[in-house]
Amino acid sequence: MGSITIKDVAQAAGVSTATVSRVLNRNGYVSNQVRLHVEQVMKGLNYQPNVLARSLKQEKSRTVGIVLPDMTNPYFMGVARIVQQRLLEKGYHLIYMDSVEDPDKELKAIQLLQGMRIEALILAGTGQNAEIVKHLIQSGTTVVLLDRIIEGVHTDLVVEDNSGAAEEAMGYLLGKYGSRLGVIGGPQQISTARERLEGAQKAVKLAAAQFSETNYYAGDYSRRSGILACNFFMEAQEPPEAIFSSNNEMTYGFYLGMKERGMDLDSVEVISFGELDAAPLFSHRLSIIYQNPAQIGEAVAEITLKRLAREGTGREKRIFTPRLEKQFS
Amino acid sequence: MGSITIKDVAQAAGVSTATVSRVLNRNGYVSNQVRLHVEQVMKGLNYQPNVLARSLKQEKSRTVGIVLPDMTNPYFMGVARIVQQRLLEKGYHLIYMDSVEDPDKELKAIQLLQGMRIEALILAGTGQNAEIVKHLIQSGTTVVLLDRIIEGVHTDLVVEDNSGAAEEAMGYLLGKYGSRLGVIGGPQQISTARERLEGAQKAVKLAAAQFSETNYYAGDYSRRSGILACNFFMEAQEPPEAIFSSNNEMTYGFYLGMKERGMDLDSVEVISFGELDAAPLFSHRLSIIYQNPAQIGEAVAEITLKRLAREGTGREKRIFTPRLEKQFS
DNA sequence: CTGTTAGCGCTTTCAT
DNA sequence: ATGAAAGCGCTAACAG
Repeated sequence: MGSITIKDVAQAAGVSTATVSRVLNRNGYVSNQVRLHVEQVMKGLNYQPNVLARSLKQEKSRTVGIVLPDMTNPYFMGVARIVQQRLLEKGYHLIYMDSVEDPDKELKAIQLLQGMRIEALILAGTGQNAEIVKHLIQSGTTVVLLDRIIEGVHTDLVVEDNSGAAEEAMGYLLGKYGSRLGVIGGPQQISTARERLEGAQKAVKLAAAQFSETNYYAGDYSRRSGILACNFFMEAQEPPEAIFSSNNEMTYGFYLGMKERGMDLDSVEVISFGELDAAPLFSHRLSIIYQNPAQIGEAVAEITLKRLAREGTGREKRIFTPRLEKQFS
Repeated sequence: MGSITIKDVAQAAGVSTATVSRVLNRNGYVSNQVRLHVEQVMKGLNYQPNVLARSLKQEKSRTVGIVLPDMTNPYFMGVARIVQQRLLEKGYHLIYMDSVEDPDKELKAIQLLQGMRIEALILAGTGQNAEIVKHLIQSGTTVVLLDRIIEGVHTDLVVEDNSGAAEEAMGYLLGKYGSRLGVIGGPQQISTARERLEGAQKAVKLAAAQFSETNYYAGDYSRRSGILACNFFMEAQEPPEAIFSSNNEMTYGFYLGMKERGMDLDSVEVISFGELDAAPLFSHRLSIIYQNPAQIGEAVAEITLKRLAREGTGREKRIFTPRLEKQFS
């Protein structure tokens, strides 16, 4: 790599590397004349400071890592996009890693980031890697948990009121359909899935409804499991008239399932936790619990930057309330 | 950052840093006994080598940058996800940047990556930053252009036969509807938009159809412009009976527009260049030109790794053929 | 105001 | 087979 260095600039400008460094970082004293000249030279040589060397020297990388379970999910990318913007404004870089919901890959990703000496980790985790995360925190790295809690890890948090929103949605459905409805749950290692199920159960209890195994399908947040859920419910003695789905991918899968079975997409009322991009186009009976990724991204960025600036004062827990928008009443 | 270093390991193991480095990189000679012991100590201390220092020393970062115009677009993320996997397998990190289709942000992103001393750049560009890209190539950085060509930049390429697929689609529509159709074009700075329009025009010429300004709407690849296109066409004297849309976002916008106007979504036949996730669910008259992001990602990764391994032999140009799948005939 | 110098963590000759 | 030492590009005392 014939990259051009601070030395080249110094030589070309006829000054010392220290001076170049000073104009680069606009600290220390340097005469206006020299500054201008050096800046000229830097432009001319198309000089880009080597951030590796700088980070090494300063013992801070000005880099933040974010590990997401699914980078093709617009919800997570919506969050990440805002975070990146905000961090960039403050001179931090954001490194994305995709765990694909796989704890092993997640561990690898975190270790990688650790090696890159990230100053902060933003994690929407699988819930299975508490150990290394605790290690990270202990070693002084800022950790912000996003969307999902990890058992035993105590740190800053930006989450949603999953239970509350689920309860509201289920309450509504129960009032309308009694026990003639189905719930599609997510993987119980993931905190959001647990909480959404809890909320649903609370509503059931409150309504004193009769619920059995036939009312529940244990999915895994994947599209495929949404299709399977559809088959499960539709092949039952008395198929449900309404569905509560714990996440957007499963909702989509459920509709695909209906399509495959040749059903009218409006034959079942559905409430989905999490947005489906095209929702308004294909069903009049699909309601959405909106999560507002942009708002969450702002909160994550704000907390992360605050911590990085050492303005921390105890751990922070930010809980957002998703908004159920009923499509049908 | 109280990070633990090679020195700590050396001390704890009672050997020199050189020895630790040797076991780390499994090169040079080191007795099995010592190796095992050192490995023990590393585990015990939870040592993670500082990649910054390593990169600095070796003058290679083992890092690849990718700049995408829209990270919430599943097409690009589908490509990126594969690329990341393949690179990771070979020990390279992938740094994502989002230009949000903004040339200025794109420039900033590229400069940032340059500062990080990336060894390769994968770029789906706005088409406006030829200068810096040429600079990068000259300085020895591998550059692979993805999806979009940049005028004046000669390097490896992974693209699609935009013109051909557009021509096929338009040929089909023209045969069915003659001039009673509308074309939604993209921003003409972007090569894919130009090529798709070219293909469409070729088909028009071939069919000797009468086309005027009322048959064309100049969009910008955004959802919003799809809505505007819908308004434009539907308020015309004789609204078109079919639409060719140059990208997925605009297609989606067009449907949103129809919805807003209270139209039946099946009242117009549509062909969309690029996949709409939920397409099968909401229309029987929407056909898709599929782009196969996974396949493209594999190609990008393969070429990038080949170049990185200096197995290059002239520039490579890989053209994929998108597949038009007709929904209706 | 500017230059000299030490050293960040690591790899890599060169000795031994 | 192992250690000592130089140096990657940069910043930050410390001198002057």
